[in-house]
Amino acid sequence: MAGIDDHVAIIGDWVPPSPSPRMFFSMMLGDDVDSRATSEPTNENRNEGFFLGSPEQIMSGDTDKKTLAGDLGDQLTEFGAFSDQKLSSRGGLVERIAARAGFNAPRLNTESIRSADLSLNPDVRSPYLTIPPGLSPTTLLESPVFLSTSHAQPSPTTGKFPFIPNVNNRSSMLIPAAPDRSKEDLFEDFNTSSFAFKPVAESGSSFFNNGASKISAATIPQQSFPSIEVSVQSENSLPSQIMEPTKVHSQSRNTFHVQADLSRSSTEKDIPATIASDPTVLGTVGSAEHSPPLDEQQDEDGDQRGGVDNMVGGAPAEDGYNWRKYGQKQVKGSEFPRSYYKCTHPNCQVKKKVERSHEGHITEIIYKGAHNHSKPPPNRRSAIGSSNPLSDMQLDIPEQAGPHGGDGDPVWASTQKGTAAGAPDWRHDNLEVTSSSLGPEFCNTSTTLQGQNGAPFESSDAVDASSTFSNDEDDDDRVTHGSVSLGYDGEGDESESKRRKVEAYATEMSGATRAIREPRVVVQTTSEVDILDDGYRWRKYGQKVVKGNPNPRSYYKCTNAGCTVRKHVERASHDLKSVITTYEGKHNHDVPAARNSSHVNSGASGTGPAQAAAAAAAAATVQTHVHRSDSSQVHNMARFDRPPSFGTFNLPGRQQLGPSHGFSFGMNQPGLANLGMAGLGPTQGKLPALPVHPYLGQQRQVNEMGFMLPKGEPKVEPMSEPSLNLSSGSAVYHQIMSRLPLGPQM
DNA sequence: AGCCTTTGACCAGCG
DNA sequence: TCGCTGGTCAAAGGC
Repeated sequence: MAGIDDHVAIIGDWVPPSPSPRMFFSMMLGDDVDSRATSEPTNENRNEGFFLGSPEQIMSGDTDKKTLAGDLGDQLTEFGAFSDQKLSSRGGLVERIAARAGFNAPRLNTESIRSADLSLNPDVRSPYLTIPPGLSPTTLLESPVFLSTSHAQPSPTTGKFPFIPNVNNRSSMLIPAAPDRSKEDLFEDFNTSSFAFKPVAESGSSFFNNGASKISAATIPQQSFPSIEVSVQSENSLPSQIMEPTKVHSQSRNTFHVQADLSRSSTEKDIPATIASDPTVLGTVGSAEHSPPLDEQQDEDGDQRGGVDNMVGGAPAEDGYNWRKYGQKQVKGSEFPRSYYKCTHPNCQVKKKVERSHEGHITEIIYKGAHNHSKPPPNRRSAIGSSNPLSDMQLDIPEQAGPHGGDGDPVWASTQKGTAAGAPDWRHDNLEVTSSSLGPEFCNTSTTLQGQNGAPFESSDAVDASSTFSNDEDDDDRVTHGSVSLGYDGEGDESESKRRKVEAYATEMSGATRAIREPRVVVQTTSEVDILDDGYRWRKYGQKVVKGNPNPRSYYKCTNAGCTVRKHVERASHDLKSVITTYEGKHNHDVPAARNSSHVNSGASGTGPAQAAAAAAAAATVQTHVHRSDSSQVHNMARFDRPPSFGTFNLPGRQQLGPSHGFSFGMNQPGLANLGMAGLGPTQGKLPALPVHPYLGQQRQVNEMGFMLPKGEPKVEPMSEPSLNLSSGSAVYHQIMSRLPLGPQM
């Protein structure tokens, strides 16, 4: 990497905060405590001190030890001494890493930085930070963090930077999370409170920019130094020890992460906490390999392995996203099985492969693609899935352009990194450092939300670490112009304002839409095969016997990427001949072409004629009734949602001149494969248009079939009406959905 | 009720 | 064409 003379890997130990983290923090920052105090949450258990210690230590090198010691030593004398054993161990690890990386890796002397309370926290793991090759120690060392406060650039750690009240508690770096905070929250913070170091060419002093502190881009001088991305993550058992990703952008776009395993209590979640949020930046993370300290420490503290094991069998990675495991394989050449995960977000195609040791340690994580959504709120993760309003809102953002975005065939990040233009492959063993040029995979949302001209991120939770690494032109400009604004935290004057606006909007949107469910359409047929063969491809993800029906209900999701539609199919308890299919969600794509392979379509859905017929029906329907320019995309209704309130409407065999509550279809009749809508005579041919948009008129008809549907949900009820063919189930659904009024997306 | 994990089987690409 | 391999599917059960 041009401009980087020294490659250094530093593994530093630092300790948990003392019982008086604030004091510790105060010492670290000097006298600027008051301002910070304003942002300090009321939670007294916060351990903000810890983190602050880390950056300094991180950046510390041999030449800096003295400085560090000089600056902090006195103030840190109260901290206890690390055991020589650990230090020794670290040194060995450092050497090993250095050997791997092929560069000198001075070891940080952290003897002076330790807490007397360490003994009080036997579970505390020493965090580690590894700075991969390419990271100039001088750059780091010259960070204001290591400068006396008189020389320091405004930054949270130097104390020169005024702390903004933590309105959102997102700046874990500044306002570390309370120990009792959920891990999700911690990682949320972790990902949203990144800060950046930026070297200053002329002075040689680094410019410590904290996105959270929002040093405005304007204040950041142009610089020719290659910047780096340092993703630091803590696996320490102490929540407060989780660090924010430290990122520094480079003009050369060659950035890399430094993944620090800060404790052996590493759980899978910890690792991707940084990476997952921006997997494209750090395509692969080999925690186990790249973080010898982890193992090392395990060896040292075997009695605490339980902390490590907490990830065994647990979530693939609590990186803030929800994942569904869809496979596991023993891969040749890998000692450990590889698990395959997909992001459960409807429109997100991100996948990841995780290899973990038998003990549960992650040995490698490879991300594929980029999240086009923000991390779901902690309390909604893994529960809401497709109904994340915020995410949905963001989904309206056009798919990320780029080789890996959207419909492209994204390759696994590990592959990408190697092909990044001019980007060295920073991978050493399983430690991979990738170029930010992988940007195309970056969060779309960030692209949208990012302020221009270097404006810091403005979205809060909508912006994750990945957002900070966008590689598009805008980002490029931003970086080139010296506007760091990397990690978001949105604490800034202008940026804060913008961010709040964004958040407010997001909140508003989510609040407004949260209560609104996806439109649900119930279709009943006598032919299960037919209804399943609706032309779309479904993946069965569950089966359940529900009350009131002895027949199991099968759950399906549309396999089309980005499609949120789900359905469940069950036989009607009152009529075993009938199958009730309930669609939920909105078709955003067209009927896929018929495929010969039956394996694609889960369930009994077929392929071939029936499917083609359904597709044709759907197409015909769309062409006729879609209320939008993109009429060919039945599934695109996702963009056009209904208003918050709407009644069910009836499309019974009887004609309607206006919308009604009931929207019924008779679908048991053969012969109307494509346009089996009751009431639509042959003369109406393929265009079973509704006289009036169901949503536009007064509701007249009430569901007479007595089907139970959620209030306000349109439904298609079984009708005894002849002339409807269930094979056109999709068409029916299309019909129904296409009549849904356009509106804000849910 | 809905979603997830497990795990064997299937599929496609490649040599 | 076959075997190998990685990736994915999907039934069943669990949470």
